[in-house]
Amino acid sequence: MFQVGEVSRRLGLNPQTLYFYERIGLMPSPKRTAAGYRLYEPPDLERLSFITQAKALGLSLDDIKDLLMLQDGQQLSCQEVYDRLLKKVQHIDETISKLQTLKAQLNPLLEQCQQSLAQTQIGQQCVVFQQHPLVTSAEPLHNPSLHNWEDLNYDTQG
Amino acid sequence: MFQVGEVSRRLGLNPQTLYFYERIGLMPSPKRTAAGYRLYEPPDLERLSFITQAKALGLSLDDIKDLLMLQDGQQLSCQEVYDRLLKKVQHIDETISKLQTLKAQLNPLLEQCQQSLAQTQIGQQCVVFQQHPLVTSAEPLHNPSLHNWEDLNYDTQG
DNA sequence: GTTGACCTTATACTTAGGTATAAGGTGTAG
DNA sequence: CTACACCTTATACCTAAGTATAAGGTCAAC
Repeated sequence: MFQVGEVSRRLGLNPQTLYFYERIGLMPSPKRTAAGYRLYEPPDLERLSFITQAKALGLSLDDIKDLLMLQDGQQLSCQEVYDRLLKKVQHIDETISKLQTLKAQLNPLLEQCQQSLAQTQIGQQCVVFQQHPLVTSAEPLHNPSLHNWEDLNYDTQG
Repeated sequence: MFQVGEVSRRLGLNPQTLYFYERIGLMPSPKRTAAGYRLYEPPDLERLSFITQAKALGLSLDDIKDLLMLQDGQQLSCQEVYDRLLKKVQHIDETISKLQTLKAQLNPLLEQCQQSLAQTQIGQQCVVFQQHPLVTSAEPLHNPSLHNWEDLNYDTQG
């Protein structure tokens, strides 16, 4: 029987994360002391351990919730885990592909900048963002030929 | 001189996006009609066109704001653009590398699942999430040997 | 009793880039 | 005048996964 602080230290989680998991239904409410303090039992800790492992494998909390619901009713299906991990791997492949496409588009612009730098003095007007003619037509000005960056949820600041 | 609706159609932006860009300081406030309607002039549209192009190249709005501040004072420096695009490409490389590492970790687990499925009936307890022994020690239970998924800001649902 | 560590609940906030909603005002054609 | 399209501002909301903050209550050592 462990209280929140002990559990959070053992699992490397923030106590608030434990409350959060309970709030979103990922964890059932554990027993309580007379004072209202949570008392986690070993199966609770096993469940939390499962959660942290699945997170490390890239499963979302929603995925994990699904799997845990399956487990609650019966033995955890290897097929279900396989399906979700396969989906993750496929999504990794897609993202890599998109990133490579985008990089392939950026590299010529980089080279263009480099050439421009080599030929002119520092401070020269950049050629990458071509100046459009004064807008006199109804033609949309956005450039759809560039890969749509917004397809990637991807932290540019790392 | 164009009003919000016209500008948004020409640039493929939502009118609310125009208000948003002004609110966050990315766009200076354009002129107004006597009724308070915005009137965008060609240099305004050029600025917005620059913004949409830079976004398509993967620059964040903060990056774009920086560049535009440079441009406001003088000619846009090719060096500044090059630096930012290079940083983007480097970040793409890092993310691809991390994704490949994660994939390399997931594949053996997938194979393990596959073997387990081949050898046993559907519904067999999954072996990927090994059952931990009952928690009797102060040893943290999280598994730091797996790649830290949270380093990647990466949409798992696509 | 006091103090400090720990526990509780509820809610706001973080990140980036919007976007929806609400409550108005304006312009023009019929 | 009416109706509808368009404009305005302000604020809430969205995404996922926490995390910070506030305002308490509890426990045990001194």
